Amino acid sequence: MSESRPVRVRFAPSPTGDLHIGGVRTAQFNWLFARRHGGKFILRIEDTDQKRTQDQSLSGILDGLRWAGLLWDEGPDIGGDYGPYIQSQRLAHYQQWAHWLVDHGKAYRAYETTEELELISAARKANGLPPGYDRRARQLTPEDWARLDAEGKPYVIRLKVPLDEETIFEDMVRGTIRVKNDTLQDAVLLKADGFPTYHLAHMVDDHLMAISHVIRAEEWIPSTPLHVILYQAFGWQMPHFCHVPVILHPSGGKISKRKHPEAAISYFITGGYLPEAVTNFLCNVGWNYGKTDDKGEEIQVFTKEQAAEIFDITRVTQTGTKFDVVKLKWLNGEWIRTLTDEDLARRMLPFFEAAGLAVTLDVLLKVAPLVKERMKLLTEAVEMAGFLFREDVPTPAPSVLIPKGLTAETTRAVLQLAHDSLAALPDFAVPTQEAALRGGAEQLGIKTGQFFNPIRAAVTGQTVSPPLFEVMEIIGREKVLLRLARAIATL
RNA sequence: GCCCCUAUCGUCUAGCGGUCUAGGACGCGGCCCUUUCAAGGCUGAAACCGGGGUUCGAGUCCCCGUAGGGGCACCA
Repeated sequence: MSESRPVRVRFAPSPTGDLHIGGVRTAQFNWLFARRHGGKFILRIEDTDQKRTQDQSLSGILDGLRWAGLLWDEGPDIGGDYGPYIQSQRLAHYQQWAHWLVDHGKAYRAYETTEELELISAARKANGLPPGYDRRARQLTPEDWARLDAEGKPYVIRLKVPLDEETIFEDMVRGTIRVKNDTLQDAVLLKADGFPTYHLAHMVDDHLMAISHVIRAEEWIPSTPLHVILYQAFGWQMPHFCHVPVILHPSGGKISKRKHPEAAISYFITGGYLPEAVTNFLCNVGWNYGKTDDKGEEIQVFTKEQAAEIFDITRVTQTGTKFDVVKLKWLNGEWIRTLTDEDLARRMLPFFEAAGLAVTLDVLLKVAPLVKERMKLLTEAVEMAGFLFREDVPTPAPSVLIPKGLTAETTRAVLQLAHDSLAALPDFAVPTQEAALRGGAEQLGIKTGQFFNPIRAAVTGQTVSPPLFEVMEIIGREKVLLRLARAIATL
């Protein structure tokens, strides 16, 4: 960085619902930037919309960020030198500075009601003008204000945009952006209820909290000139701006909580995703790790700590990126395979419990190596190995039991051979089973697959399962023999 | 309607004027391995939006189209 200010960045969500996946990525870019430059990552809550603020939302946002491992250095729960970190507790600041702007001719009072504004906006649209406000209250004199105040009319404070100028700012992701001021709105800074709007509140706080870089989503680009004008009006040092691309739904358009369940972080938490995979994936969407392995292929699996070592905000992509859940699932599978059996067992546990299965960590420890290489989501472990925890499984119909190319008689012979061999074993360990059954196919003159498939179906009740010997060892000899005998009886 | 941003395989991306007959990943096809399903290994198909410039030379720079996205609230 070309300046000496210490790096301080913030993620500033509104507590109006679930933590959005796009928000997680914005938070992550902030986190990566702070880590890369030895700075501070600050969490600030922007709850200046009293109508939309939801009570439980705050804790959900905090939990979501913690789940993702994006821990903050200062924030509402842990405090810091620049608190409070909740905007509704900082109202005096906004009011003070809003009136400062009015006193210095940079902003003005406006008394229109919501209904009047709708009329004005509609009229402008009818005339081919952008919707919005026509700045008419600029004409009001202090005498008018006094009169209207005496009538008890509430007012808002609006920014007086210098109309005949052009506003230019540098974006670290996109370069120079310039806008003619007469296309800008005289945005409301302080609402009639005394609460600030985003435009005023965020930048007063950014200034007071010594934020050095504003890393936020690109939907803020159009209103950034407003913020620049505000910085100039106050005479405050401007932060650097970094606008990162939005995440799009594969069908196009912003991914929205209303229409897409995968917009909320909770979708991934309950869906069997690993936080490591989600943060890893979010790094790959809109940014590129860029390191290659010894085969010359780009490394796809890496931690956010590794990413932080080389993170460069100027190399963030400028294009909106579609959210490819299929690739995320693949990455999740990659991450699952890196886990130890203990770790995997621990992470699978809640999913088995949620399915109503009586499992213990002990048994899951045996299950972990069986499912580790065959699943992409933790939830799949239940589908794949849930039968291990059920007292009994249904005996498949003969059509399922009998493999392609085999008759019922031969299939019965397979099951009988398996039954008798297993019954005679000194113990039921995997190597013992294998020694007894391995030659079965040859003995009967059939293919290996034809030999094992009926056994699998009879024992697990499924045509697809983890490796058979391991599964049978976990189930136990008694149940295995019972299920084999029952299958034989149906043929 | 007006303003802003963007534009490489289906998707995520590398490419920062010549080394591009455009590289990697997911997904897809084939082969191998294999008791099912996976995982793994090898391999194949697959892209520079269009048109003008600039230049000895353009995926890379500029302009115009087009397309996509975002914004235009007393929401953030």
